[in-house]
Amino acid sequence: MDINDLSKDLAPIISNTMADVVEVKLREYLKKKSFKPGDALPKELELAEALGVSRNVLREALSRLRMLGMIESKKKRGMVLARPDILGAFERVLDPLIIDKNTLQDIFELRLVLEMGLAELLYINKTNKDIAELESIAKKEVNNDNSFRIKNEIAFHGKLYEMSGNDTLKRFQIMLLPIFDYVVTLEKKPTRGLVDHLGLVEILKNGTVEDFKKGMQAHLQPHFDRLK
Amino acid sequence: MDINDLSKDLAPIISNTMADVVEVKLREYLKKKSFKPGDALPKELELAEALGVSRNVLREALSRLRMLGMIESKKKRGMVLARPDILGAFERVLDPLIIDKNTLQDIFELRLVLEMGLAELLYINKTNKDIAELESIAKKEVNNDNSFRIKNEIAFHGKLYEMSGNDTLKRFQIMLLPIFDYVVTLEKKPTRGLVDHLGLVEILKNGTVEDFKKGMQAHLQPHFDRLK
DNA sequence: TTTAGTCTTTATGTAGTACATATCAAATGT
DNA sequence: ACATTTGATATGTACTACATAAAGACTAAA
Repeated sequence: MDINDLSKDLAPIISNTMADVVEVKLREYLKKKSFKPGDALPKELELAEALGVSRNVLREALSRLRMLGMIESKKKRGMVLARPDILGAFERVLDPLIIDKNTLQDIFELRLVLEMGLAELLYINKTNKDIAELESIAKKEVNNDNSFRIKNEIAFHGKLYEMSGNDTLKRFQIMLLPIFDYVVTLEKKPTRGLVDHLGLVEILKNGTVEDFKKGMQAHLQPHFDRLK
Repeated sequence: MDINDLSKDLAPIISNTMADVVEVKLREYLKKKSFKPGDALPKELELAEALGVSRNVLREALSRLRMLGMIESKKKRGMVLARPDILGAFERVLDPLIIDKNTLQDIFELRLVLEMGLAELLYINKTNKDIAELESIAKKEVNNDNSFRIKNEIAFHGKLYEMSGNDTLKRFQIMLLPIFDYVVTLEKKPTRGLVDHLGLVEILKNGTVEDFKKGMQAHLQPHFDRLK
């Protein structure tokens, strides 16, 4: 058993700081008291005293919750519980350069999975106006330089997510773009599936959900091939 | 024009605190200097002085990055850049009770999309051992009380994600469970698709990817019906 | 009575000091 | 050469002081 196996079994002891503990306690507190957005929280000094920590430590924990959008605070009004932006936190750590290779690959696959599964939502929500826009994007991309082609590629797939009518999904996709981009550029050879964008538009116009799934599968095939 | 229109046009002024600014600046700094995991950061006092803020403010910002796992710090060694847990941040704000209805719905749909798109990965990575385990899960669920049925439902779909061979995806799914659960229980009537779990297992054994996609679609159909 | 303006109070935001604690590194002793 | 002690140092925690903004009360003018 080499050192690597060992370090997997024996996770390093992470000395929890007070701020870590307080953060958890606060979250538990909010949950237990079933606070709703808009509800006022006790004052900093009260919380600090109740928890038996300095206002300093408490504020470090509060700062974390504030970053996540869980609480908002104004000068005299005090603090109130807010609706966190669930993707905001995610966004902050999504830098291809500091994510390890395995996770990058996982996220790449995640996006492929999303694209493949999008069909149902798409067929539920698509409108003729959407399809027209999508078509105009697809038509622009023929015979252009590479950097423009990539922009257009993003625009096309982005439009697809937008057509799903799911804002969270759309934002999620935008956040994942840098990762996707990074992984794709890692593997030099420009991949081209058997079905291109115009083909997909055509299916959206006249084909069934099943047709579209097959089309998308063919479109992404080169990526899947690489996974095997 | 009533008050509501007004509040849409005029977003409330959010007074950025120093900690907010410093957080951004630190993130930019790490990016610009292209720090890699393991690299040491300057001392707190140096950073505070360079940024022109008190150590207090700086530590609030650092506390945020520490929460996200971007940095780690030990007593005398100083701080080092670390690999953030990309899902850790997400996990912290994923509470069905504080997420607004629209976003809940979005996430519910997101999970449906994932399940639908899973087929390709599944067929790339599935093993006979996996399928056997999946089958044993599916077989357990006949003739049991409701709470057990739900646990088994989770186990089955969880196993599917596990079979994708994508750890991030698997973790992501586990995190999304409470949301999915919450939305499903909101809509009382127990949904039953035309294809049950044993049916899906059967397809995995002998059917094609296409068959499985159709099967999963039929399995989830009740959920999709509700979206329309 | 209503409106405008001022003052007081108060909770958060920021700064600074002091000390505790853990740990590295050098000095010391065996 | 090895074990022990000691000092230096960076983070962790506590406390104090003041700045700032905003709510609420109070006052004066229309």
